[in-house]
Amino acid sequence: MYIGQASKKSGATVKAIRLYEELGLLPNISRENSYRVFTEEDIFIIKFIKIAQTFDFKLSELKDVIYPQGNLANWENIRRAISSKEQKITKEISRLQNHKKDLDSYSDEIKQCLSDYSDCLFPQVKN
Amino acid sequence: MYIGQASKKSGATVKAIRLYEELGLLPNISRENSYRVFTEEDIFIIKFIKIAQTFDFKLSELKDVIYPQGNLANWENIRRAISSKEQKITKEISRLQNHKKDLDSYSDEIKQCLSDYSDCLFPQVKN
DNA sequence: ATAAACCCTCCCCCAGCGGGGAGAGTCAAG
DNA sequence: CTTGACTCTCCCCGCTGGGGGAGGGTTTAT
Repeated sequence: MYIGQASKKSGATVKAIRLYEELGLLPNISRENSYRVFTEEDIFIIKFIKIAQTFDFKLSELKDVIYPQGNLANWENIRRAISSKEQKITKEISRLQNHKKDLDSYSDEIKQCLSDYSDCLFPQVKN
Repeated sequence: MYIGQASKKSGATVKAIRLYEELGLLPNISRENSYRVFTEEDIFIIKFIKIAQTFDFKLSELKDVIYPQGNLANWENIRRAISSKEQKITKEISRLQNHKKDLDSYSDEIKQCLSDYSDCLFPQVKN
């Protein structure tokens, strides 16, 4: 099947699919008269890419996920990639939670400022 | 003071400061022979920008935070901006937590696959 | 008088993920 | 034979936050 068909079946745009190939995420695309030819496996991979993107995998990360040693990943590879991604997400969550705390205490400081100075302008006070 | 001095006092690079001015975050910079002249208020604003960036405020957001109606923000404005940002952070946290759950269950599916098929390759199974 | 130390504008570069469109090739049907 | 539907490559555009450097102006000290 050609790229338009692949686009419909996978849900990715033609532009996106060409980008995936350029980035090495679809290494097995053959050509017929310069037209890219896609197999069902390619469609599966494209769908996988789209799902992985919703989990904030970057395309550049996905190359190592899908082809860990140059060959198509097995499920154990995928599982490891998932747990590594989960660790990153956990770190990001705690980073954001710390931000919330800091913002809270900053907001409290400002509340204090408001009650003390009533109309203190922005740069004059906090020095 | 000129931009080099402002850079040292604020901790922002010269490049960054020029960008802030270009984006309208430092509207009151005057010139002496084409040299930008900075006041202490400008230094304060630059420091504020750097702090806000650590909380994932974008520069484009900061324009509305620092100059809500074209004038320098007062603390009440800042407080509102903070609580709005906190809501966004809260949403982002729950988005990430959902991702973690989904990744967990996906990982469990794969574990199941592994025990059933032992060496199932990536695209053949999950269809 | 000249060198050092500043400053200016302007342009190109990066990541990340494509969108939009030009100009050209290919293919099937009418 | 031509038209329409596909496809190709290639280049420029956006966003965000600058970095790097060219080429040029200014001031200050020696």
